[in-house]
Amino acid sequence: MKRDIFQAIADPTRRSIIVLLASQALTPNAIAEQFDSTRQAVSKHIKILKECELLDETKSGREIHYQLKIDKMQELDVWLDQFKQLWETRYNQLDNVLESLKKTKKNEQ
Amino acid sequence: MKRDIFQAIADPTRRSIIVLLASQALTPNAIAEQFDSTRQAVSKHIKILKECELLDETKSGREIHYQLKIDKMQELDVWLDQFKQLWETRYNQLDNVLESLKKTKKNEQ
DNA sequence: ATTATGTGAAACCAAAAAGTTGCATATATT
DNA sequence: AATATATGCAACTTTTTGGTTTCACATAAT
Repeated sequence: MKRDIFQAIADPTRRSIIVLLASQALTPNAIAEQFDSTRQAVSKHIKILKECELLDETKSGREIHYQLKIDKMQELDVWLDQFKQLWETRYNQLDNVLESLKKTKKNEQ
Repeated sequence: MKRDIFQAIADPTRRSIIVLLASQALTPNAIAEQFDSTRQAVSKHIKILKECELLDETKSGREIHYQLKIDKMQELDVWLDQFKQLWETRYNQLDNVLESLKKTKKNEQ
């Protein structure tokens, strides 16, 4: 039952909803219209996204507008950081190799 | 059956394996030792990670050493980029607000 | 040659997830 | 007041997932 952002983005429909709500606030009905699945299926996805604290909600009358809490997406970025360091050093090493090659070539001239 | 990197990182054990293999190449047995679950359970996780093309493998005798394809993790980063832009503009807007406040304060002096 | 070790795969099971149907509630509209 | 609309929730079904057990196949050690 304990859900986190990694679970939230595991489902492709939820990823689409996330992207959709990143730039605009939409009602469940408006969201559901974008997909083939039923309103209730989408409603469940919304519930999950809410559990992960990924959504802001604004009520107005009987309508509810949901929008993505963009900040929450940074959690993913934080996790990714540990790899970023590694792939950057890799590219730096590649750079070094290229540099060496250049110099070697220069010396050959 | 079609798995992607989002599914790969959905499971906490797999995330641990990913982190583990980011900095070193390990055999399935060595990986399994790090967890409470059986070797076979870990083996299944490795299989999934392989399906997602997240692992490099090196055979030597009857041992296989797996290591993370760090580059593959960049796919996640690419997906995150679309949000990064949004949260950065948010912070810029916040910056602007702070700037305005400063100026207002200055004018009041 | 026999035994031990490292690995993968198939069969099975339990739990979780995703989806559907039907219902309940609240707010509009007429 | 009666009806329509927007939403959420609970019950149920099907599919997927994570795990275990068992087996098979290599390669290494004795």
